[in-house]
Amino acid sequence: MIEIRKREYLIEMYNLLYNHFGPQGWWPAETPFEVMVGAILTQNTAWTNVEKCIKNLKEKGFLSPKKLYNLPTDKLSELIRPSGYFKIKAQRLKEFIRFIFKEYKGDIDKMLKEDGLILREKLLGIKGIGEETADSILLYAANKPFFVVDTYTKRICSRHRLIDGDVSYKDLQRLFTENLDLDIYLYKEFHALIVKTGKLFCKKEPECKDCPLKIQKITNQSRFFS
DNA sequence: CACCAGGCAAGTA
DNA sequence: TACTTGCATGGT
Repeated sequence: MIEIRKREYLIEMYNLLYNHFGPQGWWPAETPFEVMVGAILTQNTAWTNVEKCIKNLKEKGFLSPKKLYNLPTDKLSELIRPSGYFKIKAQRLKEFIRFIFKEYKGDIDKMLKEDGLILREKLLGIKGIGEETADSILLYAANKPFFVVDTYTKRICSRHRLIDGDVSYKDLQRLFTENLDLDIYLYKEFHALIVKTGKLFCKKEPECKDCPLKIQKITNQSRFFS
């Protein structure tokens, strides 16, 4: 009963966002490997900063597993400096690249064919890859149905009283996966749309004035689910 | 000047 | 388990 209301609420959120912003076409990258690199670089960092790094790597011809494998960590860190945390992110990228060679001989296609749940566990075993980064790689690079949740997702769902403010990643993710159809296109667009409206309207101050999810727009009677 | 951005790991209690 | 801190550049 309660779950059905949440389901309808989530679907209504998606429709409002999709109708307002249109399809986002995430992830913004040319190849699955570029998605993976971007997923690590964008950790707690504005995407505009990551774009500079991707551009650097492309221009210097380093955006491939083999080239990065042979690039010293301190050289790599200079190329990704604009993303912030550049020393630690250079290490994380190198860890990730070593993993690709160890498990798949450096072959991205082989990695993408791995079973989703198994790949997720392996990714989480890499130092520097947490749940959000793993799920971003799984969904947007490997095309597997893992819903990505981030700080915007938590903030918006909390504001809308869909969750308590202190739920775990897993519980927040479950809100979506248990209430939405297993639809990869939907997963990709929904997360991207949440980030889109989150950036624009869901700052720390509840400044939701022009947000398409303006609370009274969605519901007049079922704001509370328990 | 302060504050934030498409997190994560390590240390502490 | 749950909380705190370091990591760091670039935009508003």
